[in-house]
Amino acid sequence: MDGYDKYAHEPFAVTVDLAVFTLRGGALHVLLVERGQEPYAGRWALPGGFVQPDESAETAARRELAEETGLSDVSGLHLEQLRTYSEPGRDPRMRVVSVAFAALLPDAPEAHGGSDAAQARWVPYGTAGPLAFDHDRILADAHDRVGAKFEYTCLATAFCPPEFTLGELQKVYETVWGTELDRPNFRRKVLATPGFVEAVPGAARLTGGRGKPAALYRAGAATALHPPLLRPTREGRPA
Amino acid sequence: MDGYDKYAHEPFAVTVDLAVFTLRGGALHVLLVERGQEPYAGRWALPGGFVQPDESAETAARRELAEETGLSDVSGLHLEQLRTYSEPGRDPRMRVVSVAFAALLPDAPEAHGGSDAAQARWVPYGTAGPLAFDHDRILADAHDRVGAKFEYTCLATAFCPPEFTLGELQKVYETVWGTELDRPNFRRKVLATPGFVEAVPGAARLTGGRGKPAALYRAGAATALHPPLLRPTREGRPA
DNA sequence: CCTTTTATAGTCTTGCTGACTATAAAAGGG
DNA sequence: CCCTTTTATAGTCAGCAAGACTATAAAAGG
Repeated sequence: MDGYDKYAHEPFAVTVDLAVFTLRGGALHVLLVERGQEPYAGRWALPGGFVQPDESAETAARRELAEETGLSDVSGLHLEQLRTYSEPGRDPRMRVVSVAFAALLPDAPEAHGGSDAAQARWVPYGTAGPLAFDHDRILADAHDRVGAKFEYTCLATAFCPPEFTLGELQKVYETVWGTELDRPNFRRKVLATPGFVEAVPGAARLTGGRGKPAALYRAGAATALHPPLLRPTREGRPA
Repeated sequence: MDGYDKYAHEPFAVTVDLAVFTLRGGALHVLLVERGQEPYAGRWALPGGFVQPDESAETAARRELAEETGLSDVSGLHLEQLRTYSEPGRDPRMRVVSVAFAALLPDAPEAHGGSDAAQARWVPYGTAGPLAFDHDRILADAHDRVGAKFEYTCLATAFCPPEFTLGELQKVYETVWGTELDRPNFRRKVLATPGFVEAVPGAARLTGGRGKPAALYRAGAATALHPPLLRPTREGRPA
């Protein structure tokens, strides 16, 4: 990083783009905004915005997350830097380098009283047509990353409310991975991992469900999973 | 990414920083440059430079990699985006957002006929004092990432010459992880993973070594490891 | 020739996993 | 009120992979 004088620094704009996931009604949803102006007017896009001079990309991402979701407190939400997209032509207007983030919400309110002009809405994952810019790619990368992190981290609890049943946690895995899991084995595995979940002292939920009431659990202190909880049907080598 | 007019885009400089690793004499080395000017004059720093207007961060990183290593062909080398560092104060002169990359070289020549003013040199990992800027953090992140990817990818062969013995491959793992591995088990595991390595048709190296000549292998077609090759002594949960 | 060194083959036990069966405790419908 | 359905939870069993370990082969060095 010597030689600052040799190259004049070009006018780069730095933005953040957010892939915000949540589970609504047993289906994976993504937060999207509808573009009102060219380019890509009328197309869906990931929420995002410019990084301000006094903030880091992480700070900007969390600020945008609060603005777009309308949530007052986003400090506890999982927010993770994905990677940076910097292809020269990715925005036709100007040179924009975008730092992409993935965020996970337990369950999301529909309202979005964002100060931003664009209204953000929850859209079932995979149903929104081609997104604006390179956001299809960013969204796919985000989904891949989240799915992969489910295997070796406790990230799945970020989709759950503070107290949840093992059936709900399993549904989270099944929804994100798009596979079905064996219930007894899932249960055994989760409970065998220390710090993944911990039982809520004295409670069992009954009212809602149709079957036997399930015990309630909270997210534990662990953050990594050892050994990992691998996806099924991953035979051979995905070259 | 609406609202381009609302915020004037601030003068961000976008750079790439490279954590380039190689193995020299059984020890992990990093490519570093010594800074000649303030700030951090006389300190070691990661090689890097500005992203040009017509190139992506990946292109800039590969260009810098060629310049700093002096290698004529860097197209086959492993180069991977790590993450982006954007803290407002990370460069005291101006607002610099840096996209960090990690690169792996089989074995590196000492010469660095870089057109760059700064001479890059191979330094044993961990021996260079505090680096300039936030490069200590970047380097540590890069090392963590490489070590983690060794568990579930075939990345380790990127440190090896085109043909290598299983003993050499094991040494790569041991050097990067800083642990010792059981030789028969390592061998069994590697050979049991289809596509990880493939035997060179008719050859066994004899001249150099002291013991029984080892069979030669090439990197296979696989890129992922199923199941993963986990580091030993990772008991409990690294909370 | 014998020791050292490295490569390679094989054994054995332990533990996790996937597949499966069984029981418990609720709701719903006749 | 019984019986079916649904969901939760417990338990079983075979197979496989990993860690620890032993054994043999083939070179170099004295």
